[in-house]
Amino acid sequence: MKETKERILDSAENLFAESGYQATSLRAITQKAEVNLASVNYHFGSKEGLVDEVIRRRLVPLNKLRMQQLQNVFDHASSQKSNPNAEDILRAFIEPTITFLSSSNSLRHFTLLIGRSFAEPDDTVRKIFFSLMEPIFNTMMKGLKLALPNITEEVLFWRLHFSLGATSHTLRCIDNCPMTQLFNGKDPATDAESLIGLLLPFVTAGMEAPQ
Amino acid sequence: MKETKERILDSAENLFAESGYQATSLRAITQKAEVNLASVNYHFGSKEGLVDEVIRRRLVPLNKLRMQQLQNVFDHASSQKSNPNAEDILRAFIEPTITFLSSSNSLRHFTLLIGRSFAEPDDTVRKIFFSLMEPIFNTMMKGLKLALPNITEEVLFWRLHFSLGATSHTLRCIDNCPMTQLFNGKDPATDAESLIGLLLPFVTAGMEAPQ
DNA sequence: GTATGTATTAAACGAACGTTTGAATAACTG
DNA sequence: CAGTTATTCAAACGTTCGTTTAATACATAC
Repeated sequence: MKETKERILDSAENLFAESGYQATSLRAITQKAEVNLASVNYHFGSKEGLVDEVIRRRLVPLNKLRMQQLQNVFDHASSQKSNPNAEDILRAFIEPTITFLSSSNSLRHFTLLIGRSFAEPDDTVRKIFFSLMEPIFNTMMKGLKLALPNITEEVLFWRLHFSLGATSHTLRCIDNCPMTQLFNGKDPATDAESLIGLLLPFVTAGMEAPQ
Repeated sequence: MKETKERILDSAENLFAESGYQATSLRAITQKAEVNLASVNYHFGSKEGLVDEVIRRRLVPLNKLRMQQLQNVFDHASSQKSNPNAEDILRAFIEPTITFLSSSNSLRHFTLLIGRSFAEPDDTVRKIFFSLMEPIFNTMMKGLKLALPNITEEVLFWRLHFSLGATSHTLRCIDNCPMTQLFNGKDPATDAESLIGLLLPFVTAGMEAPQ
């Protein structure tokens, strides 16, 4: 039997991913986790404290991976006295996400959750999420400016914005995509390699489009 | 003094766009509209009936515009005995949205709302929204297959998916973008023409990327 | 064993929610 | 004008929510 705290985190991750932060009640979370209702406030202080730790538990290590991969791109470029590549910058963001996604069922839930976090109406979730993402975005912008010096910073900013939109939308829809039901009969592949192979060329081409 | 029904629809559109469907209470809506709480259930039956009409009131005419513009693209192509253009297909979707957005402050709220609808956790909103969008998506797929015959249908499907993700993300973030606060000092343009000029080249390049 | 701090539990709290009710008022019809 | 329908209103309904409380169980240390 897992520890209570961990059981709550797993259950909350699962349900937040499925229905969002606001619509998921602590009663549903504790019932699924088979723990007492009051244990959430005992261990996490509040619902807000819970979602904070749900996000942090996965996003901190994931962002460490992304930052390392970004640093690798910078190092490799400077070792060759050249500029980084836009595709490599974007891959450093997307690849860890998608491999994270496919590494276990539990992380699959979290991937859904961070897809949601981009669009979460609630300030609580958005603030936690973006405070953790800010260093990544800034580093990506730094790399993109080097990779595409002919494109103004403002345009690069928007294209990064579009890329994040496409990525988060994809993550959010992985398990329950209203789109896929439209093209009936078709069941597009959603495994990790396929997704990278589809998404990365798309955002790279968009990023590198002539201005 | 506007009619009660219209006052409720405007207020609901405004608040749903701001905080999402679930987090917005009927009490907040009726208070802002300066009408009695019970009038929502009287005029719309339920909260679900209200959001249904909020979405329909704007999305039906907007989708009529989009469908007309798509039809123009098809007609113009067949009159020249050629295939439609990927950029024109995408523009037929994005352009009416953005001009809708900038035509009035009230429609600006709705644009935020449809940006939200793509990612709404609640089934109610998603079902209403996607049932109205389905014909548009199908027609776009038809056009994209003609425009880019060398790209498989599955890849086109995903690229359209990515494009919708980028577009909805952009709409959702127009007024309250956590990203723009990251790049401090910078205040990227958000007027209609600029947005089309930025978004359309991005998704077109992504759509046309070699497979 | 007793004491001490940690963890769990059932029960209740006040607040907010969507909805319903029944009477009062307004608007329209013959 | 009276008669009828449509609309508004204050109040209350039953539920669910996040949180708190106070009692209990359990561990470890002296």
